Amino acid sequence: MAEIPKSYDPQGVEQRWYDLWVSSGCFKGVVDPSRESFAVMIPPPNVTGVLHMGHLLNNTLQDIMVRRARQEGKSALWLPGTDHAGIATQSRVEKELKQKEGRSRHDLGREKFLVRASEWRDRHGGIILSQLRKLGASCDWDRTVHTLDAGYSEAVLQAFVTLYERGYVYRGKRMVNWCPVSQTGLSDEEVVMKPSKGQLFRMRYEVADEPGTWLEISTTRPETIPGDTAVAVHPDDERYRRLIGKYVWRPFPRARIPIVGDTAVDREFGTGVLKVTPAHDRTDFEIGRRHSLPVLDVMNPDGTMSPDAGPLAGMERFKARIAAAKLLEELGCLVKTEPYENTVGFSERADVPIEPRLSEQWFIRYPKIEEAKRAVTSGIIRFHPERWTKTYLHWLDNIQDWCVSRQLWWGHRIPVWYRKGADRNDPANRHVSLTAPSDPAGWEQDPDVLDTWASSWLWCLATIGWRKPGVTTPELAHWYPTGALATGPDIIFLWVARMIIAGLELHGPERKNLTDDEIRARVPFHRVYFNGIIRDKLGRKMSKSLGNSPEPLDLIAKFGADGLRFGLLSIAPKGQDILFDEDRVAQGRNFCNKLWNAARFRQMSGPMANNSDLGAVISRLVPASLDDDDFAILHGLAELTDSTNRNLADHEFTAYAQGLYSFFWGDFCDWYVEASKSRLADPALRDSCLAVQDLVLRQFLLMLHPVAPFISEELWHLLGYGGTEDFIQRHHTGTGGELLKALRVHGIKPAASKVTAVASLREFVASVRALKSQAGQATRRDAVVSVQAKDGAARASLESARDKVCRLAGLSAVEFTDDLGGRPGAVTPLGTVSLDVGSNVDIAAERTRIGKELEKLEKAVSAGESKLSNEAFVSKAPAQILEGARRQLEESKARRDELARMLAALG
RNA sequence: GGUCGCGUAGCUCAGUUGGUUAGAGCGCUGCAUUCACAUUGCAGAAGUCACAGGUUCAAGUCCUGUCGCGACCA
Repeated sequence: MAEIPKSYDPQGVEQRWYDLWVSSGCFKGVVDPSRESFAVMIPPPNVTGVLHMGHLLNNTLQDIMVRRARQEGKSALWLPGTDHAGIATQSRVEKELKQKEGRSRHDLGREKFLVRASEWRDRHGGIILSQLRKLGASCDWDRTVHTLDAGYSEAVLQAFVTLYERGYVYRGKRMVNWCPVSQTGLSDEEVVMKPSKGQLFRMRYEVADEPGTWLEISTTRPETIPGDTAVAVHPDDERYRRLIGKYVWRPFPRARIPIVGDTAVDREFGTGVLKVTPAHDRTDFEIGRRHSLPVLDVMNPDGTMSPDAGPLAGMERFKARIAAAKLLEELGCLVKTEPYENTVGFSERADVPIEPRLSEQWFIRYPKIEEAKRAVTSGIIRFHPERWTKTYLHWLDNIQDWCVSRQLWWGHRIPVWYRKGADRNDPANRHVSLTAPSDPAGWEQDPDVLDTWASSWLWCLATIGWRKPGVTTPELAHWYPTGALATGPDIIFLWVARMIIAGLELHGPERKNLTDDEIRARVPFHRVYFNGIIRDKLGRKMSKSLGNSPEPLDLIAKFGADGLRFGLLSIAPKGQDILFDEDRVAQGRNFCNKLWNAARFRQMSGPMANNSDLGAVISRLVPASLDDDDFAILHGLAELTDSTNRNLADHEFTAYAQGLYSFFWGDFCDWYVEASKSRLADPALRDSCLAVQDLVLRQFLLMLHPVAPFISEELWHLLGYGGTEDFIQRHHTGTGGELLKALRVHGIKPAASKVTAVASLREFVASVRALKSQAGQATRRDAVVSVQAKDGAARASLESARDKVCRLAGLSAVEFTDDLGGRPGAVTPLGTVSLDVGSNVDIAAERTRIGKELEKLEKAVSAGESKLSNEAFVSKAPAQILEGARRQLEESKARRDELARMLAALG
């Protein structure tokens, strides 16, 4: 075996193993019906995207699940891919086109533009997938899918056609969210509500039939005044009821518009009078419909004012707002202007306020809403943390039809052709199919494309071969439904809920209602893990403009992929936002280094022996030469095995990482290895002791592997647990019970009582160290203590562990006495211990120290006494608790008395 | 306005069916470097578990209310 360098250097190790894993086919998903399947589909990142902190965490979690599944012998698949990201990609390509050539996509034309966009994607896209390799992501790269791939596209269009045929798709003129920058409609889910500071304009309209009578109206959007076709008041509003049916003068362009009564008016808002602009507001549109008002569109698709806007025509919408206010003032219609804050919908992609706009769009009425709810409420799909269930159900309860058409070119073109010159809203004039009509000359295809989410909602299906309902593939049959989905709660509606709906409706033949068994077979996954959003140290969202987002690849280079993964995991409270702190990642790096050095110590402590499998290692243990520490660490190892199994199964990733950390660092390195040093010096005991280390390291590496794949693989081979090509992913720890059984068969029974004995000894050593530290003797190795042992057993225990204690506490001798007299010391579970400091006792300091501890114990004693003198407690508390309380009180009393005696003796 | 979450050491957070003296990491203070590891070790200081009620023999944990913070939906 090669000598292990002094500190862990991840760089070379990571690259070497990653290449070997890939070339050996470690990540390949193999359809093997004889094994349980476990698939994870990566949440497809935008093809234009680069790796950010959120991806690191999200993909680490997926990698953990998949690597774990491989260790468990499942036929695992982690399928990678990217999303074409309609708006994002198209606007970037358009921007580049504009900058480099000063041309727009219209100058280029659809065909050429799409070629450009594809080239752009091939050149810049998919960076993120290569970056994921640096993280150690064990994706089956041969199966990488892009949403615009031919097969995937076929699935997307087929889904649309199928839903059309089943009556869930319709076309209509509706109010949609319009993004003036991208110039496309958006779904409600792509609109982000933001509080915005603006102004509230209070203006007055003169009642036409009663000159001199004015109605005061409040608005935040005076630029839409030219589109007003009425004003509305609440029909029960005493102030205005008599005016309903009369007319007011719209100030510009001046026109008589009616006053209508409508219950949608909020009497409390402003003056209780509403200007009604049916073309530019959802509520107003509804009011307009109820009162048959004309719809006057005063805005162009690009956000400038249309010719119908009269004096505002041609202006940009926000300039028009200022101009409108000025105009009102000139006309004497402006009463006052006040600062106002309200929430405004912004386009998620372009980050500009959206305009409610009337346009022809395609909509999907969601199928299987009932089943989608039942899938989660019945536990067929489980959310972690569970509380997101409510959010999910609330959305389904208030679900709105989905506007799926986008006025873009980059995407899946809507598979609908219209008969030229005919009424498009008459289904007879439509051809809805994956293929063009047989007489193309008479038809024209819908120019729009589908919402990107209308392709990614098929992700779990179409990535493994779904092309139409009822037709399956070996991959689909094997891996669908997938094992788990890991994603952020921010896309619970955009993606998670829609995938569930898509699976329920499209995976299988058409059914009106589904049974629970059918739901179970059709859902895309059985578990969803929602990871938190990563924020900076101050709780702000990571963003490029704030410059508070560290470069992931730099972090990997600096701390190692394993360190980063471990660090991220240990700070990721489930479902809660995560405040990123580089110090935590450093902690992960440190942990890897600690592990590295523990392995290094093992190597330096003696020759390597047969580590080829668990049985070989166990057979090297010599039961007769094991001591309490061996039993305790083996017992702890078995417990860690069980808690690791449990935590991973429950998606308790933080607890998983913390369990590994405290066992390895606290129990194994700080105690076991240190304690075993004296035995390692004894040739008679050495080999068995090394075998224990080999056993612990082996099992520990197996448990660590999902979160720290590189270092675990490296050490797995360096320490001889697996030969060439015998990767750690092929092995598993089994359960703690199985480990204990294997030990028992070999004549070793790690009992819990040994753990208690070791704990007492650890406490004793800690007390001695504290006494030495207190006395300024911390560095001395020749200190001497006197012990008044609690009883014979305690004395025997200390005597048998004398070497160990001397080494760990830095003592040259432990002397036993029946009476410590008045010497100051510390009370431990094994007895009272006093440091021999000659005549240099700092009486005052000792008095303070002991006094303080005494005070604590007094409190504990009185609390215990009052508890035990409480009749109700004694009669009602379970025996175990009662017994515990009694024992604790006795211990507290004994310690208190001992300390009191000591204090008294100090004078 | 509605829903959900959070409030525990200076900071970030654990604390999973209520049960012994509430833990960790970081930070801070002191000590240690021919010892596997200074990416280290040892020790120490530091908490009215937001507040107020209630249920219970027993509450950080359950219930109600209040305050503060955050997210999502209107």
